[in-house]
Amino acid sequence: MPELPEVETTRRGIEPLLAGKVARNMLLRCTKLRRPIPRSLANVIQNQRLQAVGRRAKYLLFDFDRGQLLVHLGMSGSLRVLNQAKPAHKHDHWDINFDDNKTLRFTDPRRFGLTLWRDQNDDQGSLLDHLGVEPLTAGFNGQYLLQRARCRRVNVKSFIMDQRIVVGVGNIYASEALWLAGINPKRSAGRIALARYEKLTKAIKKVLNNAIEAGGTSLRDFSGVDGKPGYFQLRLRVYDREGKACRRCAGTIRRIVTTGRSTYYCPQCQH
DNA sequence: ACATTGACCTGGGAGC
DNA sequence: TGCTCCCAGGTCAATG
Repeated sequence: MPELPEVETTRRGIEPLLAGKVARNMLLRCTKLRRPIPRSLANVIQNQRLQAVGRRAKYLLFDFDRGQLLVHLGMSGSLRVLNQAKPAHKHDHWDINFDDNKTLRFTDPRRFGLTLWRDQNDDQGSLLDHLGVEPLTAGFNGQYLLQRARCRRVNVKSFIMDQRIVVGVGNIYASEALWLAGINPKRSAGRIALARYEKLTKAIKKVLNNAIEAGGTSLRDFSGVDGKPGYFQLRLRVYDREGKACRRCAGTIRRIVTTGRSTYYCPQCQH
């Protein structure tokens, strides 16, 4: 579910509520995520202060006194801040209870998410090591994409969803950005010129920034930390609009499958 | 090195 | 109502 805007929305929701508070205890209801959560995590985290909440790619990084909790929301994960008395539901896999009666609760029906602890003894940073550039930084520009795309025959949509190239762009925002840039998602990455890559990087930044501003996209599972949905789904131009009119030309939006994922585009104005 | 495919899970909606 | 099938916002390992 969550791409960069949803993860960033989550981060911005949590930080002001919980930064500076002390984790009093952790309740693990289900440890079977993409990797098993060690039962010892509950003891490790006890009485540590949460100093800051960061983000790298689609990972949330919770900085505690003696290490970092790394959380990935997978396809269907979400985090909420609640009062501790709130009863848990079926897919609420863990709670971290803080001072002031506040709980950080992780929910993930499909269990593709990830929760792991890193510190000096146990650095699982390799997960983050191979990640590409952050899309909302100056280093992400037309030159960068052009250089990384040299000789690449993969279609440009898969290319911009490749987290080793640029992070945070998932299936929804890839289609949206390619539409904005007027680029056909089936085009080979290596056959796009600099000017169009400049347009594409600007389109990606614009789509992601607009989605963050709207609190993310809520099609099914996603909601913000307060449980309220984002509203960027109202501003989607192509995603999930098969058969509908293009918002820019007289064309009709098509759905195709590229590298196993649904892809939406307008054949008339994307080349 | 690169491109493609399937596996991991559960739930919701469409169609019969 | 209930069954089957297909689909879903992500990653990772295995295959040519």
